[in-house]
Amino acid sequence: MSAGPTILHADLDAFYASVEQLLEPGLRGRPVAVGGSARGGVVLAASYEAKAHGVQGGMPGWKAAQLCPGLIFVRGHFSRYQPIADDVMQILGEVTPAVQRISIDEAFLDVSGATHLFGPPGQIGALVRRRVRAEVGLAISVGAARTKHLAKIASQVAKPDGLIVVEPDDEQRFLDPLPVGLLWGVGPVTERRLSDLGIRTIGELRHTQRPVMERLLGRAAGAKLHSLAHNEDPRRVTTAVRARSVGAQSALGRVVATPELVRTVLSGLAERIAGRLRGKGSAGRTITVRVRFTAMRAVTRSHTLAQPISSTLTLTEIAETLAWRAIASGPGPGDGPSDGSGPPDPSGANAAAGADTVGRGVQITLLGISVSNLHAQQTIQLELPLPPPDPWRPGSATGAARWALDHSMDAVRERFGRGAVGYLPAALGGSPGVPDEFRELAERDL
DNA sequence: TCTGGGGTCCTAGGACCC
DNA sequence: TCTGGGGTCCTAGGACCC
Repeated sequence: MSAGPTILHADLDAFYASVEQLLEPGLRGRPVAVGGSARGGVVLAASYEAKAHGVQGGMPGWKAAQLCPGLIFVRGHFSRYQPIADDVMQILGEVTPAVQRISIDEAFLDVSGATHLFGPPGQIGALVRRRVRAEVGLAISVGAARTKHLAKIASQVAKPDGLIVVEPDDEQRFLDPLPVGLLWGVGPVTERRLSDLGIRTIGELRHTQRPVMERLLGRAAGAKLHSLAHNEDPRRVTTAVRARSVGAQSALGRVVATPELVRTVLSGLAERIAGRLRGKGSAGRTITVRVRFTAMRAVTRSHTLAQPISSTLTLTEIAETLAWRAIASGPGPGDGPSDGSGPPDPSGANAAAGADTVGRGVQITLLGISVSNLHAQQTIQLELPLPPPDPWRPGSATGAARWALDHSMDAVRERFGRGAVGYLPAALGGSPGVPDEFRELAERDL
């Protein structure tokens, strides 16, 4: 006899939009979009009333307004989301300590040790849903099954505001008619590739040979999908692991990459990232810069240092050089720069290399920086990579001076909040980005 | 009227080492 | 004379998830 359905997946329904409806009763029962507007921006979350019209998170605001006449755009109470979600997680933690939170609004629970207190998994799921509704005021859907993968699918099928328990004997019957897109790891691209082979349901996928799937999707993805379709999922509920990278990005609309713009945007991003690294006592060796051109064409350039860094100015300088390398390479095959000229400075170590790209007026739509290869960094000694092993020799300030500057700014921010001080000469005017509170929410370690 | 921001993981080629 | 095999790291790109 196999184990019972002791894994629960609990997932708050349309979380951001539901919080807005909770805070503002006039919004209840009405189509709500958090973020964006009918004129621009993107929708970050949609209420079920809006989803019924096809509105989805990530959708441009104008398109959402078009799909759903009468859609109400709200700016969002971002500072309220984290504490409310934490209250829900608190309730889950009172059912079992084996809670693995995987995002702000969802978690896995292993309830195998809780059944003697609260009854079988189905009853525990119902209890959780009752308590969250009564104590927080939100709908949470729950799936219960033998594996995480199955429990997650069950909660998605249960939405909105539902509970589904998949008994071990029913697993295949439950899975087979469902669309492949419900499988973890099957996004739009894979879904289309499978659909081209006539594979639309999990049952159809189950009858596809593993080599076929590996040829179609690559070795790892194909093997993984094959095992998921065959309902094999060895993952256990575990505690979260440490972050592997820290990054930030900023969508810019459509702008010409001038030295001033690039420097301003990158120093703002570097400041946020480096501050977060220092706050975690961390530093990274690999710096990756992403530049997006029009038509969503994106290019990345990266560099790995011998020593990890967390200094704002050092990160800014490296990012600037990498960004100009990416810009000089252009948007790639198809519509790149026609003159075929590379970076003017072959060493690539001079940030001014991009200056003559300006004349060509390269248009970009996004700049991003990510720091990976993270290492713990507790002491000032480790913080001083002198002499610099790379071409990225600090200019005027020494490593020690940078360390002191960073840490005094961290201290001021600690007391007076972000925005109190910064390296930025001026804020970017008219940036179409998302509110700072949303960034801070996304940055949170769960 | 084109598409936010935070991440993870995989692939493939090349460099380099033993 | 003309080329083995395995491992690790780096870089660039891409799919995917919330």
